[in-house]
Amino acid sequence: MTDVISELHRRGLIAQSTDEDALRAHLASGPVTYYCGFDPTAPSLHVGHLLQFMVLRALQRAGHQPIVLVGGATGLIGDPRPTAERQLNDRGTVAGWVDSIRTQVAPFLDVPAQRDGLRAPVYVDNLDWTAPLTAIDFLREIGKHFRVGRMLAKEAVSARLNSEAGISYTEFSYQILQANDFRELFLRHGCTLQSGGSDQWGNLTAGIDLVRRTEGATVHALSTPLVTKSDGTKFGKSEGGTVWLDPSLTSPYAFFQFWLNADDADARTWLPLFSERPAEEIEALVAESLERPAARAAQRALAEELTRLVHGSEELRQAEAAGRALFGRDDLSALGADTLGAALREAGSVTVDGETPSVAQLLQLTGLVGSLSEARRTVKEGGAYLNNERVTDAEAVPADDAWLPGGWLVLRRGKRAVAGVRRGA
RNA sequence: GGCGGGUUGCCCGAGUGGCCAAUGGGAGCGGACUGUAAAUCCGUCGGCUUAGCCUACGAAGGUUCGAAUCCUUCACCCGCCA
Repeated sequence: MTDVISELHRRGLIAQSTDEDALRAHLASGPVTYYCGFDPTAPSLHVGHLLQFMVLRALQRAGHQPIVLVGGATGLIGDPRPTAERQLNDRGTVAGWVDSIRTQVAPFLDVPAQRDGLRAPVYVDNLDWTAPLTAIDFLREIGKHFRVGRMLAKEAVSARLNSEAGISYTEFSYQILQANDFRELFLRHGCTLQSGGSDQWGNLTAGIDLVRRTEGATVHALSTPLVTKSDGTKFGKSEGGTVWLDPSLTSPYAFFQFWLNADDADARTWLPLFSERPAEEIEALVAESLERPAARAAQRALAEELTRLVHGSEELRQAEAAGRALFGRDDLSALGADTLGAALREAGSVTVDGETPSVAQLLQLTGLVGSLSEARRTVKEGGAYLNNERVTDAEAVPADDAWLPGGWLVLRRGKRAVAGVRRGA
């Protein structure tokens, strides 16, 4: 059996780590308690966060003890972004996000714990130890260990100091809070390893330094690489914006489609990062993708594996079926009310009561377009379809016989954007 | 503190009184080609009750029949000199 570090390397999940030999030895010496933090900056985590769970899961599988930290405190302060100061969110909002993120994490670590007898994750919120901290204690007990020179040298800070935006004292202090988290977890749970994105490296090392200074102990850190796309755009966005893990923000269908639509080159590089299949299977899939790209074996593998992981087998089945139904280009009425209804609910749908609106209005209602003008434009460009037939008149109202079994209309914009319209009571 | 330059649509960037919802490029969107890819080509790209109207060129006033374009004040940014 190979050690976790080798596995993580093989999958390309390690961008940087502290003394690797020491870390290997540490992990080999027995169960290690490790953590990764997630700040509540939005109501849900998104696909970008998945990479962190890949690391957490690999370590858990290797018998180590995970801690998931939700940043109820750090989320109130804001990790400095390279471009500009963050807008502070109010406390109630952040507290709500903490709760939703906390529940969202369950499939990643709790399920393997129950199913495979692995160590169950411990959940913590840094607000628990940060809120009671008084300004005096903070400055005397913690602040004293931080040299401003070193804090200024961190990339996150220096980038901002050199920019127009500058940096507030609030965000400047962020690294101290995160460093203190590591120290608290070391003291409370014996936590000796923190993982995070490569943009977190400065914060990770701040924690290591603080633990060494205050406790005289050596702790470790691992960072994951930034996931990139071959076209240079940001990973984790699709037509509809951010790809969230919360099914109410990004449907399992849209989530599945996000992976399925990945660029060939991207799919091949993402495969080892996001797939937990054995190395040989990954290699085979990559080879398959190179040989017959049209089959999209790599994309399919990612879509299936991750949709199952995030949303479960049943949702995966439905997302797949929906895709097949909606992209089949077959006669839609042959599908049957159940299949059609399930597919459209996955894709997104609206219900209309009374008078049937025009095609243009329906396009807007379903969110397929942003405005009526855009709807008319889309029709003019030949990009609007009703039940797989191109629409030529934006103001036309779907005829009574257009309604498919179950009271559905299938509206499509372009090749990929589909939505259902359901006839109301 | 003094002098000069700038602020235009999602981004970059033209435009110095009417032909400007505003040239061009990028992003986005649609079409063709394909594989629900990429590249390429074509089209489109503020909103609406769409042959018309409304809102828009840092903000607020003003001149004019008419202003992104002229004037005044304010805000911010960038140079040069102190």
